[in-house]
Amino acid sequence: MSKPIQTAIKPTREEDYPEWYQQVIKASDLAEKSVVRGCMVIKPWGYALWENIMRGMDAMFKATGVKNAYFPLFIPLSFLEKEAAHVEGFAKECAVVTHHRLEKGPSGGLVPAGALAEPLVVRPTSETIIGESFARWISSYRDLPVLINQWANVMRWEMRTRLFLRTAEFLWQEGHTAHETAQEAQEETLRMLGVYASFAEDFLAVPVIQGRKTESEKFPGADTTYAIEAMMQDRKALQAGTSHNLGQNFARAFDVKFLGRDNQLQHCWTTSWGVSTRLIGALIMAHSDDEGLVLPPRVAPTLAAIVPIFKTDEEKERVLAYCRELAGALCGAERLAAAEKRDAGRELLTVFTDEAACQKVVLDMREGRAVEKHYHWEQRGVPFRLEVGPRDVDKSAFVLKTRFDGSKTFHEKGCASPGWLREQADQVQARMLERARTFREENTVVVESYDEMKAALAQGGFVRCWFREDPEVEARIKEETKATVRVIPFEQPGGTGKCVVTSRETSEQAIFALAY
RNA sequence: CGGGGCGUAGCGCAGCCUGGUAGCGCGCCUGCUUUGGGAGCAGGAUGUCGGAGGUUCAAAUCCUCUCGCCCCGACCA
Repeated sequence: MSKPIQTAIKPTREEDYPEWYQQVIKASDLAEKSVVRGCMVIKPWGYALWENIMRGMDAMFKATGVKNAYFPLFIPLSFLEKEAAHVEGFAKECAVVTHHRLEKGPSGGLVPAGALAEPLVVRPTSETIIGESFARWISSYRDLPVLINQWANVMRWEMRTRLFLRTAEFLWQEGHTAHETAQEAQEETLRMLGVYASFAEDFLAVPVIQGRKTESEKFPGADTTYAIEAMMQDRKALQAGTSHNLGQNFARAFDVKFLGRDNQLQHCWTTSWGVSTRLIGALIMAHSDDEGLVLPPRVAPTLAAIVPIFKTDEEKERVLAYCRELAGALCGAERLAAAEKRDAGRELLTVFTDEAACQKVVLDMREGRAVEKHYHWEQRGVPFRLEVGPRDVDKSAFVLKTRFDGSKTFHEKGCASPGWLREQADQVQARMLERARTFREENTVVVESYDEMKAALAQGGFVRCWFREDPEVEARIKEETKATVRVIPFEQPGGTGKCVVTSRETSEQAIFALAY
């Protein structure tokens, strides 16, 4: 009598991880591939998630004194040429605008006309155009620091793309700051890396390792790049955010100078830091399962879905009335009243639990079988489902299904309250982080030799070892194992050891892994 | 940018070799039965066969050109 095991997502993670990833995105309705090569359409559910990420992170930026601004999409070609390493890094993936008009061509179609005197590059990142502004804004140490962030789209003409992880156009934020001293710039670089780490862990429930990138992995034009690195369920690494100490490189290229306290004209010290919609990819791959998306409560656009179950009209009336009461208990009577007014006649009743965080409880009154609705919300990763049938109404109870662990618990209706819901959410949030952290720890090994390292990398996961930084050695390791140094963690055991590849003395351990 | 593949209904595909009424599955629509974990029956709608040219009485099918996409390699938040 046992039913064949059927998962919502086919193939499963086990069977074909990359394909599973695509299918989760499709099933959860987050995004789809656009007709435009390499670009994606972020659908309302996916965008709501991004909005929650923006909201949470933006507040954290502002708490450190950063202000938002906006710079042009187009960058004069000559700007990009000013910093040698920067050009080198981005030249191969730039979209270039050369014309400003369309005319009817000989065959009836439209052809570009009106060639620009200087081509414009669609920003792959904005250090250059912001550098130009900073040069005009800053003249004295009294103008410093300048702490700017912009939420924007950028374009990098990628060869191979994957939704959220690597698309030609993507959404991100880029922070750009200018400082009086090297030390302040360094502090800022690390402060923002810390913000990213907190956000990843507190909001996304994705544990990350903070550390420094090697020379060969750093941002084109930076002195030093720092990153937060996360482990996905296939045990590959994903760089989830970066923060760069740009030294005086861009200040020199764009002549960003200030008159110092010593009355000497000198170049600023600048930083830049960013996270992108890739965070959504991290979220998906860190938590989701073979039934679909799993969202951490803190960023889930809908916190809970109430699914009524009934057969007869009489039952329907009783159950729906009961569900409304439940929604009112969870969200508050005023909010329920506001929702009833706004959504009158609609099949979904959306009640806010927290307008500021844009979180909602949904009562799903659509026609159709209850099971279909369960799957609907399950695939979309909604953290909680409250299932209510006639039997629950009779007992004045409800069934709570928790998305992340699939658990099913019974509750008295009387316990439903805003505080109770928040409590449930906080618990799940904490347990999701804990589960992800445990997974990462279980898949991290410390190795003592290159042979051990190769064996460990073949198994997957993070490999930690003494490593003396050397681009040639890194290239060789990549050649032989496909793995790269993900990060040189801030957390070090102390003391020294012998590099696993070269046996040279070193004070640093590195983390190697296959990466996205 | 090198090597391979694919364009036929919203999605996934068959048909092409050997030219002759445009097909299947899923989804969608309508109705009834269902409804506490992936429903059943009945009926229905949907196509410039990627585009252009050619061969032919006749082209999804053969020929030429073209466009787009996907996969595999070097680079990447």
